[in-house]
Amino acid sequence: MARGKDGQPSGHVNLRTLAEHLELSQTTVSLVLNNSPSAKSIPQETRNRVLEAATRLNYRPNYFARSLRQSRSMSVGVLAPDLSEGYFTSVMSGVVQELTRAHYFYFTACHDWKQEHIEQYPRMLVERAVDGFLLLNTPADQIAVPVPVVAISAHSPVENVTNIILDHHKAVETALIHLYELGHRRIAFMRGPRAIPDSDYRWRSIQQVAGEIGLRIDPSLVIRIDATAWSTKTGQHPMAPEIGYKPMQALLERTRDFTAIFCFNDISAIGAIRALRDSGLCVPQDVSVVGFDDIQSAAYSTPSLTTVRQPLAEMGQRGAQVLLERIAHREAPYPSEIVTAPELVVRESTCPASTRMAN
Amino acid sequence: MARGKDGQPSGHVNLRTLAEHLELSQTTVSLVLNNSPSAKSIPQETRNRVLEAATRLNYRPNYFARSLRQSRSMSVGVLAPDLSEGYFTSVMSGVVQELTRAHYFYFTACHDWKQEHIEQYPRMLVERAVDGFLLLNTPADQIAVPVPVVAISAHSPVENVTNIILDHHKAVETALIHLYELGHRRIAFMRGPRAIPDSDYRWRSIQQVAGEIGLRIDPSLVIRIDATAWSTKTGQHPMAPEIGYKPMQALLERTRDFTAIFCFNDISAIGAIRALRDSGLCVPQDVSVVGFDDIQSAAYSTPSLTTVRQPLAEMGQRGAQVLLERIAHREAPYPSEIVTAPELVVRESTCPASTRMAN
DNA sequence: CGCGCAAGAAAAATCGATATATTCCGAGAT
DNA sequence: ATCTCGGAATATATCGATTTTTCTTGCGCG
Repeated sequence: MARGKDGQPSGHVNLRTLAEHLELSQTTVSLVLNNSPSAKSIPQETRNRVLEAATRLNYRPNYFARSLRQSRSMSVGVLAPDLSEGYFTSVMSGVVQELTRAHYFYFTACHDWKQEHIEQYPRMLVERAVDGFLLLNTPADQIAVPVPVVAISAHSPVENVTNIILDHHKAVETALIHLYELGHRRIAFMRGPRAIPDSDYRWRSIQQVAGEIGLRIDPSLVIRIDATAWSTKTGQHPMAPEIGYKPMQALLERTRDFTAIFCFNDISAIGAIRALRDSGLCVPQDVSVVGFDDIQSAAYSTPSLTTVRQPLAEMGQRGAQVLLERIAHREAPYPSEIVTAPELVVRESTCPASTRMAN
Repeated sequence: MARGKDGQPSGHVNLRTLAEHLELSQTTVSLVLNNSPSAKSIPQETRNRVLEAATRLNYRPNYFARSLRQSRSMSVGVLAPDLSEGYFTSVMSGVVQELTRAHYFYFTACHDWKQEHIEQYPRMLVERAVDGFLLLNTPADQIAVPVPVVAISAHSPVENVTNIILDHHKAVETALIHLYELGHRRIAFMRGPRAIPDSDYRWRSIQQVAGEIGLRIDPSLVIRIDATAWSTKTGQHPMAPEIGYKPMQALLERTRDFTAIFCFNDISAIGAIRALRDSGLCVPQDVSVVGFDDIQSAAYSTPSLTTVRQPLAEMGQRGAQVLLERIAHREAPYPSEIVTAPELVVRESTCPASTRMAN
């Protein structure tokens, strides 16, 4: 059955080669391989011949030619501040799972909070014809692209963007009630850097919840992570515990009249703990510390962190799902917001407030 | 000067549109825009007209069409075990720097040490026509691709692969001499998982250096990170401190007759410290701990880690440089190995050996 | 007997750029 | 007067798939 000129896998097999080998037209071969509906009329025997030859000659359709024709790339762009531990890694574990399932790959671009990059990378990726964008922890308002966008942990009610967010009210509530029930009344707060979308949103939730449970927020106990600290320094890891160390240290120089602190995230909480330790205070005996995110090292730092777990992997997964869905059905309606639920993880860094320095 | 049918940016501008608008041929326009050498003869005035129109109409060459013709994608594939903290993140910071400079993007693929993925992803990425591969901490021997490969921290003297490696002899030497000079004689060793290329290589260096400085390695003090522990568990972060916790705990159940341990990396060292703490031992007073890599959290864990710093960002940068160079000059000779220098970072997790339990 | 129809396949157009070959024209050489 | 050469550009082939259109051929049926 095998024709004469067999066994010459010379060079690369493309559709033409394959068709010639089969003594069929490219059209027929293409229709069969794509299992196209307009190939109904092709008899099974021919199909089998085609499929068999394709696998035997190890035919691989050319990605560019195919994409050029279909104008889709089977890849998405991921825009994130950095490749930091915890946030990026956790979210991406969920994202990758979905993308892989759909035979999608992704380009990563880190903007390091530089305005030019935030503008430039989306454009460059659009030129690479990504089918959609996934924004991690990055404001979506400035990003205007002709493809679907899903923003994880942004809060931008923007056309074309689906926001995957945490229920911040609940998150803050569970953390503050935990501290309140442990007897803490003088609680310090470490706000996130201005650039991060969650920062303000979280802070508003804190103010709201504090009001609801009757907790007074002393403005002098509110500190803030300095965004510029790491954006300027080169070669430095963008989101290191250092960012929590500095402001904690500054607070301690002013006052020690507080029994707990609620940090913006786990990384900064780890830095804060170190600052507390360095100034002779014990965690949690003197000061209870609550983090946010529940990254891997939260469980393994000393003391292990009580923290509000964000279901980051799940958020990534849901985000990717929605994005792929939107890519597949460009005209269909889509959710503008998906809310996920937090969970308090109690570990070693919190304990009942000592009365020693209570007001 | 503007022709009649102006001001219709209808649809997308491609080369044909642009050429028609300029009343020139596509060829001419293309030659000018690419500043091709065979366009020497085109007068400056024409060039200016073309360039001006291109910017004004915001012409963007189609990525697929261009890539199809030139058969190169301006992107590389990065193959790594996972998106773990520390290793991946650090290496990539160097990689990204170089790639960005050259207008390259990258696809990331995590194989999670699954054999099928290690075989599959390179193929899939080749189909996406990546111009080259960067392997992180992944053996290169099984990867057969028709494009240049640079392996970071692999040790595969394989055709087509450039290895970027650490001077392990020196790395081990500096660590062991540090411990030796602190008076440690009974030193435990935590070997890396079998899958990681560095593991065996490092171990051989340890044996060699131990011989050179006259240190006896007690086989009963040698433990090993269990590779299968995390490859099977789903949803678990692949390289968590847990991997160091378990074997340390197992060792402690057998014996406490050692004053120091040299861990495979910082992550496992952090886990080991926790196991030591949990069994009532103090670090470094009872047991000194040395890590490897110097990841970010090494400095911020408690106690901060004494560790051998790998210049990971630099390795990534050099790797990317070489890869881009090899892509640009496919036929030129290339280095098969580039060795980088380690550096010992002494922090809190090591101190002089107590004589309490010396042999 | 010829018409319409469908099965089965092929030819040709298309996607948008780049590479190669070709034309046209006028100046200078033979 | 012919030939060559180079400037200034154009026409055409090519990359490799997908999509649309077109062409046979056999067969049932009026």
